[in-house]
Amino acid sequence: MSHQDLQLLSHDCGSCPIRHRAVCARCDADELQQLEQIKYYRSYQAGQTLIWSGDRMDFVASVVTGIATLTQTMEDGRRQMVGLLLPSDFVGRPGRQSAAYDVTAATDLVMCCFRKKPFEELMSKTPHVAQRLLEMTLDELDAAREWMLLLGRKTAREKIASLLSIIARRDASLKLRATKGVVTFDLPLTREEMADYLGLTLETVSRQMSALKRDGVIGLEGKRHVKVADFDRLLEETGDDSDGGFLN
Amino acid sequence: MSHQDLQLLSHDCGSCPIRHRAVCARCDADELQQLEQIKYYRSYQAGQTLIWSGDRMDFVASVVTGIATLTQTMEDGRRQMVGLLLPSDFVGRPGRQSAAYDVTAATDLVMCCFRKKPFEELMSKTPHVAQRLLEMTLDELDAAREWMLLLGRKTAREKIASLLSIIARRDASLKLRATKGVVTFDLPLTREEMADYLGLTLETVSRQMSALKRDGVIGLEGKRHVKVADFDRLLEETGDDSDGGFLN
DNA sequence: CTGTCGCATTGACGCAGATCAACTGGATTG
DNA sequence: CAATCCAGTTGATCTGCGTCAATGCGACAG
Repeated sequence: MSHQDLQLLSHDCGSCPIRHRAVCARCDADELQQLEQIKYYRSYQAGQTLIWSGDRMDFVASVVTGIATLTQTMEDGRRQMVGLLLPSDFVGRPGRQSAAYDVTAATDLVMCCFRKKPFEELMSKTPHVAQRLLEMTLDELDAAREWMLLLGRKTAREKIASLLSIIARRDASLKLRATKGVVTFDLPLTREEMADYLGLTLETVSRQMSALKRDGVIGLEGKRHVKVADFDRLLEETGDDSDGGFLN
Repeated sequence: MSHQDLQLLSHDCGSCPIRHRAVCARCDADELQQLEQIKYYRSYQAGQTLIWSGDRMDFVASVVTGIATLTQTMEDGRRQMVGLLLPSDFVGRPGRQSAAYDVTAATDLVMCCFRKKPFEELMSKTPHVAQRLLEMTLDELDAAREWMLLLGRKTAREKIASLLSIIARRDASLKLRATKGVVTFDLPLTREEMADYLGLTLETVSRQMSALKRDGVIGLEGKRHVKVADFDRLLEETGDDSDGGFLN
């Protein structure tokens, strides 16, 4: 997962704007041409597991539309989400044989895949792709470390508020600027998936959602549609430093 | 943090073997020559904070000897360790202006630093360095995700056992092979640092250490010296899949 | 309209780990 | 050889979240 401005997504440079931004924002025409030749699209249904941990991987890919999750499972069934992939995010690891995590479609999903072997060859010939990938991986590492703070030290309420603000930010960042802190969005995750993200049980997630609603921090219409009347108020509940420079 | 075989450390290729492995295991003579010109060493005392979150960073670096930690702190003082840097690990992020975390010396520490500007130039000219860095960053991301499972889903006892096995692996992996599962090592962290690593309090760490000792899983001589008579037994306590292919 | 299926909510209760506090033991200092 | 300090240990108590179980509610089928 990366903290990148969604506005960039509108920068269309071909039939698959997202893919280009993801792997070769700085690529020249020749490099784009080569990528064009090794790509193909795949689509999946919500709930489907595309890749099992340990699977041999012969491609890398980038999310075009929809949301996917990375999860790890212990022998006794305890599960922890370790990645949330939104459009433009990258999946797969050049130089690795097999997948390290289960990848599951949380919503209907379209991926743009690249055959791994030629992709790796392209990478070793041009510094652009490797550099872009490094940048994206560093973004993911930052997100993972923020996530570790959440898992290790935040209360259930703070965890929920943090997750809501993360989703609001990525899902509705444009709207957010335009509306001075009023945002509405649909949760792309079930309560159970939220629990796996946050290291909680689904019951605790449900209770804290109700509590935030009761306290007027969020509004709920149906189970999934969330309305945040005052985004700053939500941020106060996350336990993070005030607004982290997002709105300023 | 990376899961790399410590044996490689003994591969000496110059005055600073670790540095070479860290950033340019595949570099040619010319590239090495350039690295040589932009490097300098710095040493720090145990307990010293080398870098504060938000500091402007004009170098990247690699740990030569000693141990450093990356930590995040919330306004009210809650702290979470998000990185543990052992010899050969890399610090700093090409392309970023400022540090995202506090970096603190857990033991006396020697770092090999590279001035950032010329390092970035070298990176953009040669694919080797960027690729090597990508590989290391992917290793760190894997470690971070393993760590997330630990923080989100493991019990206190499993957390302690996991940390001990991680340290034993990196600190004593050579000995481990030679001695069929019997290892002794010194903890490089205080109980409080262990707690910050594991998302626990120092009291809980202490209690669980005592419990593992009482149950014969580990032996303790003094506060810091740990003896593991049966490494497989320790691994069973971690909650992970049996041995994760380490000894096989 | 009624049954049922999958998510979500809510309540009652228990426990792992946090909190608060007293104590130990080794190292350092005057 | 006290006096102090600091890391660690251990005990008593509290509490936030997990566990187990019942109930609600919209969607969809017959």
